[in-house]
Amino acid sequence: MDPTFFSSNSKQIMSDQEENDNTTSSTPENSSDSPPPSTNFSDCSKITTSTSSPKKSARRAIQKRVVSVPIKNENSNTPPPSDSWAWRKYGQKPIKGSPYPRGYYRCSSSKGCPARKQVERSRVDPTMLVITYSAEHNHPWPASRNHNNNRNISNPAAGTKPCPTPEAQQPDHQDQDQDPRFADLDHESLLVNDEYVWFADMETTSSTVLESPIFAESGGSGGSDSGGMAAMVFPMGEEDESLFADLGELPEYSLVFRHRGVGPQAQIC
DNA sequence: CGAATTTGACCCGCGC
DNA sequence: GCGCGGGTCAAATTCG
Repeated sequence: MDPTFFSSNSKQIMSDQEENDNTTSSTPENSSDSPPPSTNFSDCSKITTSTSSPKKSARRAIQKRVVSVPIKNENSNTPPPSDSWAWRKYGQKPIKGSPYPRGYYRCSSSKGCPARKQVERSRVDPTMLVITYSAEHNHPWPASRNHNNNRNISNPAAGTKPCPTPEAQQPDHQDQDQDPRFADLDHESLLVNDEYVWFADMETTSSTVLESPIFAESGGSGGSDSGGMAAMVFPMGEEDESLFADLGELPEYSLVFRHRGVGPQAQIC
């Protein structure tokens, strides 16, 4: 496994106006001023920076991060796993080649929140939910706030805590590791202590699941079977893990994917 | 009644 | 230039 896998996997797609914005890279240090959309899930993602749809949104560089989240029940109506943000669904579309529709969510945590996310079931592994977060680069990430609206399926358990700042948050992985809630990975159990939820630094990566093209398309042929998926799911060695040791906080779901020796037994979905 | 979701239409980028 | 596909809008609907 290439230790640089995660970082090199980050792909940047710059808008024509932002190509010179060297802050756009998916390096962790931009966390304070341009927090990418965060996730509490396994942060396995590839981070991309691209323009959002130029249609109506400003032509800004967009940071994207794709995360894969295990979902327990196969119910197609399963809402996206919660995070500490309020998301409002604004669209859903069937995606060509995928039996599952993609849901489009917009951050509703605050007015003018630029963040968006797309949620779709992995076509190669229906037990995985692929969530793509995107936000304008350099756009201030709003304070995390949950509406606690019981209609907000994106945040079924939201609304109990104010926005934790990256500075304020001190993830305690040990405790999380002990959390019995992780024994069962439905989306509720994925709700870990909110105090670990922070959104200012989505770049932190300690999980090992990587949503990669191969992950998403995976051979295309085998289709339903996720055989060999495990190799994709746990690609990192311990040295890889160390790459992220200085990145600090973990998304709240990340321990789910942490490999043996660092966290609890990773759970393959 | 207000807020969120659903869903069809529309717009735009991209490939051919 | 055209068609396809993805992303967003917005009216209608649903729900608390």
